[in-house]
Amino acid sequence: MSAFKSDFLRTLSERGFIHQISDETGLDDLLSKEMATSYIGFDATASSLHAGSLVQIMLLYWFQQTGHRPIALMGGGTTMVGDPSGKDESRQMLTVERIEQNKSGIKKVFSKFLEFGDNGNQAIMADNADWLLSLNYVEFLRDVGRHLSVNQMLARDSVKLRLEREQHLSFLEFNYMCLQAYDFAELARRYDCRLQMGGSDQWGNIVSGVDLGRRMGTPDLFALTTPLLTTSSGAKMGKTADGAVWLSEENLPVYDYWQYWRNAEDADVGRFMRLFTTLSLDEIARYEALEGAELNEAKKVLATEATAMVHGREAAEQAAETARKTFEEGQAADTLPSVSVKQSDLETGIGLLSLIVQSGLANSNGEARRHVKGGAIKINDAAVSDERMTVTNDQLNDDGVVKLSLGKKKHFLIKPE
RNA sequence: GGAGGAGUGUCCGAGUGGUUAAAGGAGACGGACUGUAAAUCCGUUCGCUAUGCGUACGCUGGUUCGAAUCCAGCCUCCUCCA
Repeated sequence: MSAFKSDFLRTLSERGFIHQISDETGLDDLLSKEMATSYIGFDATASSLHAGSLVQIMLLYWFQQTGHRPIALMGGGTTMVGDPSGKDESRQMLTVERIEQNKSGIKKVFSKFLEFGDNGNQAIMADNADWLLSLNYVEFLRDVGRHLSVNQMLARDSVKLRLEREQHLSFLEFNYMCLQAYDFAELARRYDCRLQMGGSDQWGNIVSGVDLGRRMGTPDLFALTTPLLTTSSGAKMGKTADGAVWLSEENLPVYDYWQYWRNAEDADVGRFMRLFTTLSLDEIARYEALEGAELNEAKKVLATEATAMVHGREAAEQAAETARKTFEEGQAADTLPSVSVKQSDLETGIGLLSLIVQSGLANSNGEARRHVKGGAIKINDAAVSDERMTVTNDQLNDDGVVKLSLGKKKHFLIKPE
């Protein structure tokens, strides 16, 4: 790896963000010489972003931190077509209102990392619906279509493979590439955006954009991709039992977000610290050198730092404190997630099973029953074996709550109201 | 339009008339061991007012004592030909 002149590329390469760059020297020159603009495209299919997009977000973060202007491009237009490469049901098209909702949710997440505005290197939120929807087929063919090389698209591995295997490849799917390439060219024209970044699976699309730009007469464009991120045991980032690890508090409590990072695998700690926190490399090296159980300290730091990036320092510290009380002192920290129940119900007694379901620890009474049978349920840290027991005022502890646990890690407080 | 193939539980995938809530695997959850880790081992994995009942093998009907399995029609997907 060559030594980069620009702060941005140097930071990225030190922290392990770089997979491929189209023209290292050219890009390095550009970035060290002037303020540049760069973008990453995001789906507008969900109301928030999850940890799987975090690498990309960090890319934009560092871009802005090193003095450049990031653009977060919402795929409002492409979302309306539906993504064909996820060949199963995910092809759903969303309504305009839904997309708008999603966009505002996503923007909220971005604003934690980026400073938006119209001046200097303040970030821009763009939406490809702005240019894609008004596109006229004939004009598109005339202005853009003639620059797109079918030969080149056919040469792409993803396409070539399909053709060789004589698998179906729809025209829509084929055009998807064109639209993505066009996005880049359009952003280059509108904002003088010179760099597109993305996951390594986006390489082909990005390079198509670079190519299209050249043919359409934009200044040189660049591509940069990040490695595909998995945990050390090969699982996809940002997925857990309960689904995605969302970056917004509405979708995932801060405490759970903290827990996600706290439970990282040993082998991932250093890598994650470099990617998802802003700790200095020296510091990270120190934590990484810890061995065995001591590594847990590093995991706590990772969790708190990573959480602070998204939810703010204060919320992160609180999550750390809640975890400390819960796990290290075995107390019921009053900041644990909680469910409220009616005081009157507590007087008559609430069935244990329904309580478990209410708190979301199980999806059905049957599942709750199985948990009890399996010895997973604890009330106030005492194992419960009778699935028909009821919870009443008698179980309230000194703080006036009941602590309900599933396994060692999931705890809920039952609060009377 | 023609020919052929496929649609099974969260996913993959077996099952071609009978005790099949459906083999096996993955994933997930719980337990043991640990360090809130990984690996390993064990258990669980449709719902319910539960030794019973209800739903379930693309959809709708039919044959049969009995169907995921047979028949008919329909829908969807894939491949090839036009």
